[in-house]
Amino acid sequence: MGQEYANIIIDISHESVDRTFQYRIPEHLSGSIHAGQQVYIPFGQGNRQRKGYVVGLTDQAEIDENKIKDVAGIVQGSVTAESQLIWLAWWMKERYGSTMNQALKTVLPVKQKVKEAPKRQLKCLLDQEGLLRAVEEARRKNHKARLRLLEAFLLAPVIPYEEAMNRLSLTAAVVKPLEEGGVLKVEVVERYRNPLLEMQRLAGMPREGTTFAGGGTAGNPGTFPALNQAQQEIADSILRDYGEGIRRTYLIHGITGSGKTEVYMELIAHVLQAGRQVIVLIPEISLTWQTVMRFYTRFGNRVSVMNSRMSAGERYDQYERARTGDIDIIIGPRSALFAPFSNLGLIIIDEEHENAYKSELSPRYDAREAAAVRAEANHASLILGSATPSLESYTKALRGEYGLFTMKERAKADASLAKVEIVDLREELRAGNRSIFSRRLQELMEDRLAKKEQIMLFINRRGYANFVSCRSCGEAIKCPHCDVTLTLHRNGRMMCHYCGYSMEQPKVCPSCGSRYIAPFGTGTQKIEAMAAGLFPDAGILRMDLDTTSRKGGHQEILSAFARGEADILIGTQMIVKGHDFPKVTLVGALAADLSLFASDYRCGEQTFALLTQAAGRAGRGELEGNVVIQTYQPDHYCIQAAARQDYEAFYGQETAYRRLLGYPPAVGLLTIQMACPREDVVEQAAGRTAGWVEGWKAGQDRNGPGRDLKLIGPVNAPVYKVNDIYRKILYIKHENYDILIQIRKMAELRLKEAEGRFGLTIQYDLT
DNA sequence: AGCACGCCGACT
DNA sequence: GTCGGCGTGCTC
Repeated sequence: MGQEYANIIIDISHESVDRTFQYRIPEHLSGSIHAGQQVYIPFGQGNRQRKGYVVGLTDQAEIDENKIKDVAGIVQGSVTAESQLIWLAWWMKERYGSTMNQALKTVLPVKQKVKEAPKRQLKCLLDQEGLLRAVEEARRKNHKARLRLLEAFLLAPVIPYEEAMNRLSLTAAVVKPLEEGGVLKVEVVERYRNPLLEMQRLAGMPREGTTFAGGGTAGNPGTFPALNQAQQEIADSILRDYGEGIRRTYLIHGITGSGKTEVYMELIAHVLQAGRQVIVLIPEISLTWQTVMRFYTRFGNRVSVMNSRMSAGERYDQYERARTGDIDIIIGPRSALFAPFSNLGLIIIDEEHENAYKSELSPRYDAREAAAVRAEANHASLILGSATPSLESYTKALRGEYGLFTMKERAKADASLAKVEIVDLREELRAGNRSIFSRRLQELMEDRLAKKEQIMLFINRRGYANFVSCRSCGEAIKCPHCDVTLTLHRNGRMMCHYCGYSMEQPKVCPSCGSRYIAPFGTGTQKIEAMAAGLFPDAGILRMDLDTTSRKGGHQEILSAFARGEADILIGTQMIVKGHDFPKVTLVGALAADLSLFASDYRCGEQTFALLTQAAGRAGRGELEGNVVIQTYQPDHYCIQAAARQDYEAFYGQETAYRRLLGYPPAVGLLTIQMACPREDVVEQAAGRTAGWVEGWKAGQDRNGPGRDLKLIGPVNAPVYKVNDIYRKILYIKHENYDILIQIRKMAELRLKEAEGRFGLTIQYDLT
C-alpha cells in the first residue's frame, strides 16, 4: 500500500490550527517518515517553512489533491518530547485499538486557555504623562481598539494577554504596531500554581518553615540517611547496569515497610545527576502528604506533583513545567507518564499491581505496558515496585525478562511484622455471636482502646450488601435503571452506586406488599453504628464515598486520623493503601471473603493483595501489631497465604489455577464488551460477533491458529444493566497474542458499521 | 501564529 | 481618491 500522504499537526500553539493538515510524502522521503517524526512543511502565505509533527500516514487524500503540498524535509537532531509522545500515541492506537485522535488526546496535554495563570502579559512602557497624551491622540484619531487598550493601561500598567484579547477584544494586529512603536512590551510570565501549597492546605499542615523556593535541597546527598544493606545492594546493582548503558525493566518485590522508596530516591538522585529526568507513577490513593513530602524534602522544587482531581489547567501547568525544564521529576497517577520530558532516564511505577494503572477510557491503555514502551524508546530504565506484584510482572521476572529483587525485611530494625490471625466466622455463628465483630476482634479492640492505640477496620467494598430485602418473598430492592440492589444510607435514602438514582426507603415490599422488609448486610455506615454501640467512648472516623466526595476529603480524614483525632478508622479498601499510621496496632478485615468471589478471574489476586496490605498497616512504628482476618473460608489459599504473608506460596497456587482454567497470564484474553440501550440490539450484535468468530475458527487450517482459540459467551456483564444500558461480553482466549490482535482488528472492521447505529458501543480489552 | 483581504472613517 | 486602522478568514 503506497502511503503517499502524512497527516501533520503544525507546531503552532493556537486553537485555530490545532488540527491536522495533509502533505504529500515525496519519493525520496518515503520510508523515513513515521508517526512522531518532526518535519518541515510549507505553511501559510509565501510557503513559509514551519515545523510539524507527523501523527499518521494514509493513502487517502481528504481534500482536493491539487491543494496538497509536499513535505519539505525531516528535522534532524534531537528528538523532541512531542515526537516521542506522538509516536507513543500511535503505538497505543495500534495496541489498544482506539482512534489516533483519542490516543493523541491522552498523550498530549490539552492546549487550552489557562485563565488563572496567564503566560503572557502586556506592560505599558509610557509614563503617566506620555500615556495621557497617547490616549488623547487615540481619541482624536478615533483609533477605537487602541483607545480601549490605552485606557485600560490607565487603570493598570500590566494587563494579562488573554484578558486583553478577550475582554478588550483586541487582536495581534492592534498590539503589534504599538509594541514596535515602543508603547508597550509583551512580557512572558512563568507563573504556575503550586500543588505543594494545595496539598499543605488540604492536609492541614502549617505553612511556616516549609517553603522550597530557591533551588531546594537537591544535590546534597550527604545529609540523607544511608541505605541499609538490602537497599544498597539493589540500588548498586541497578546503577551498575545504568552506568554500563544497560536499560531494562526491574521488579522490586519488597514487603510493606521494607523501604522501597529509599531505593527509588537513590536511583532518582543518580539519574538526575546524569542530567536526565524521572517519572514516578503512584496510584492516586497512595498520593499522600507523607509521600509527597519525602520527595520535596529530598529534591526540593525540582519535583512536581499531579493528581487526578487537578483541573485541566492545573495539569497543563505541570506538563508545561516539564517541557520547559523547570522540573525534572514528576509524581502522579498514570497520566503523569505523558510528561513531556525530552531526556527521560527513569520511570518508576510504585504499587505496580494496582488496578488504577489500567485506563477505563479509550484508549484503554495499561500504564505498565505503555511505560515499558516509552522507556525503551527513550533509552530509560523502568522500575516496578510492589509488596504483592501482579502475576504478569512476577511471571516475567521469573522468566528473566525483568531483573528481580526481593526485600523480605522491614527497613527499621525495631519494626516487626504484625501477628496475623484468621477468625472463622462460621465458628462465631455456632457460638452464638451474630455481631459483625468476632469475639477475638472485640477483645483486641478493648485492649487497644484501653492502651490509647489506634484501630483500623475495613470492609472490601463500599456499601457492599447493605441492601434492603423482603423477609416474606426474599426480593431485594433494586435500582430501576441498573442491575444492582440499592444501598441503604444512614439518612434513610436508598442509593444506586452505579447511576446515582436515589429514593426513600419504602415501607412495604414493592413486589409482594409485605411489611416485613429490613436492611441486610454490612456497610461502612452500619459498622460505624455498631462500633459506636459497643464502644461508646471511642472516637470513630468513617471514610467512604459519602465522606470523601468533597475535594480533599480523603486527605482531611486521613490527616485527622494520623493526628490522633480518633481511635478507630472505618472504611473500604482505600484506608489500607499506602498510608503510614505509626499508632495503629490493630487492623481488622471484617469480611475478607467479600472480594474473593467477585466475578473476575483476578479476584483472588486482589483479595490477597488487599489482605497483605492491610496486614502491613499494623505495627509500622515501634509498637507491635495485630491483624484479624474474619472469613467464612479460613482454608482458602488466598487467605492462608495472606495470613502468612507468603507471596511465593500464593503465586504458585494462583498461577496453577490460572493455567488450569485458562486465564492470563497463562493465555492471552481478548474481551469484547458491547453496550446498548436496546437489549435486542446488543443481543444480536453479540450473537453475530460470536458466530463470526466461530466461523473464523472453523475456517482455519486444522493445525492452524484457529485450533487453540477458545470462545466464551456471549454472556451478560457482571452488572448487566447500568443506567438503562445493557451490556454483553465475549471472551476470546488464545496463547498467541498476535492472533488476538488480528482478531480484534477484524472485529473492529466488521463492527464499525453497526457501532453507533442504535447507540451501540464496543470496547475491546486485550490482556 | 501570521498574513492578505476588504471594510470604513479620516485627511491631503 | 487614498491612506491606515482593524476585524476576519485561511493556511493542507
